[in-house]
Amino acid sequence: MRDDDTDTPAANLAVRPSAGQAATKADKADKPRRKASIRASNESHLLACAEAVFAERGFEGASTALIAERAGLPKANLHYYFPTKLALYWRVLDDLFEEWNAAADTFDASSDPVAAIGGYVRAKMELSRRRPLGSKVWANEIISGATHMQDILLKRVKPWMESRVTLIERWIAEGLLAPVEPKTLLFMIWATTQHYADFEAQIRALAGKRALSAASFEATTEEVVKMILRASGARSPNA
Amino acid sequence: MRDDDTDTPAANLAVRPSAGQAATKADKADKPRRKASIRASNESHLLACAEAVFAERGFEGASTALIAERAGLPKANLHYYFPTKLALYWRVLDDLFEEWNAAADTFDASSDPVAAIGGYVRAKMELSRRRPLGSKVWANEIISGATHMQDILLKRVKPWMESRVTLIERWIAEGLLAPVEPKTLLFMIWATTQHYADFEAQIRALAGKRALSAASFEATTEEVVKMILRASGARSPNA
DNA sequence: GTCTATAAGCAGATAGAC
DNA sequence: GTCTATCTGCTTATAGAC
Repeated sequence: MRDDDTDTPAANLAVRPSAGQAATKADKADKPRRKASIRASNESHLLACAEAVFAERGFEGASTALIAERAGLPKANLHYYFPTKLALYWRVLDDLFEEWNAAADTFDASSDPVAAIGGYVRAKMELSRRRPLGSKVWANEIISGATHMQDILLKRVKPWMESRVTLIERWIAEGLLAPVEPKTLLFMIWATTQHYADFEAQIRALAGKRALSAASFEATTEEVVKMILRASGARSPNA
Repeated sequence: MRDDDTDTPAANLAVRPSAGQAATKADKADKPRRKASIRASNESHLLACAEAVFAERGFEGASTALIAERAGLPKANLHYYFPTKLALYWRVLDDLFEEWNAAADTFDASSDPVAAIGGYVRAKMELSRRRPLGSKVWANEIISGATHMQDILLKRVKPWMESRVTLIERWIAEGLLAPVEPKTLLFMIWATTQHYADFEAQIRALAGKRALSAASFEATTEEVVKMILRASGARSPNA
């Protein structure tokens, strides 16, 4: 079995489900179905490990050797599944955008800004809690100039933002929101919620490990929701 | 004044005043004074270029070769002034903390939370505008696990934060602030203001270049101040 | 599909002439 | 103080046996 091989520096060894190591002479007789599932399993495992390494070291700082080592695979296998480091990185970014997009849907065109904004803030906080590494990869990419995300930003994020700007302006006109600059409000929501993922290490150092525990995180989420709603001056239409 | 410094993170290239190449045989006859100023000039120029490269590529992704090239110096000279890449990085982080610290002072123990919080938000926004590369280096360092900043965070930032938490709690007790979680408020201020430096590339892509122009930035600053003050429920004691 | 071995080049850092 | 040349080891990526 590969996990027992002497050639994998064992330090942060990844205990994978099982697939991949099963390579024996029997493989040639395997059905395509089986092969496809090996591919899917190895790919997603590599993607998860890549996300962690890109989060810790940025694109340039990450090495395919380290990613492969974390995945418990030889480096050559990584290049078998992803031809280049950049191709792997793009797949990670694509995955992240899909999650971002799912959270974005919660900011719906409801007539109640309290529900829409509150729901969106909760979804973004939950995403920060559930996938902090992904948030860090995104942050790293933007900090480095967003070279590989121009397409996503311009074709996917920008249209979404513009539709929400219109929505926010309507709420303001209806007196359901204070006269805020819509983009400033959106940036504040992004910045504040993503801070709990991206600046995890700082929060841990300053506020202690407890600050990021499940119960505490939930309380913080409600606190953030309250503060954002107050900042935006949102009120429910029937209140 | 800081604003007039020539060595502020001067984007890319590297047209230095002159020092460095001026090395001729006359050097040996130069006074110590002259040598010291060459050292100071080269050091600060290298620090500025290092800040830019660390911001763009993170610590691991940055190369001393690129930093030296930006500075217009051979790589060996960089190692003459800074023995290791890590030593150079530490100097950059130290410099950044000093700036952070200066801005932190504006959050004074005034009896008026509107003035104290508003002033602090403005100082942080101004820092994001004036030194975005520095903010990016800080962000990168934290995202990567804050390995090299534990000391600064624990010995300098944490005591500051705790004193402000006490202050905020006093304002709340005096009814000058809504009953907010003090740390959540501080994190929101940091996240929102630093977003304008760290996520510059995203803002540029989504809101256009104009969004970061001087006039627009000033308007955004006041918008952010208003929103933070509303989020915290601050009111002046004599109002 | 897996993995060893290796190519070709770039990294951090240093030696030593000037 | 400056700079060319170089050491050592790590980088991405590939070749080719199994």
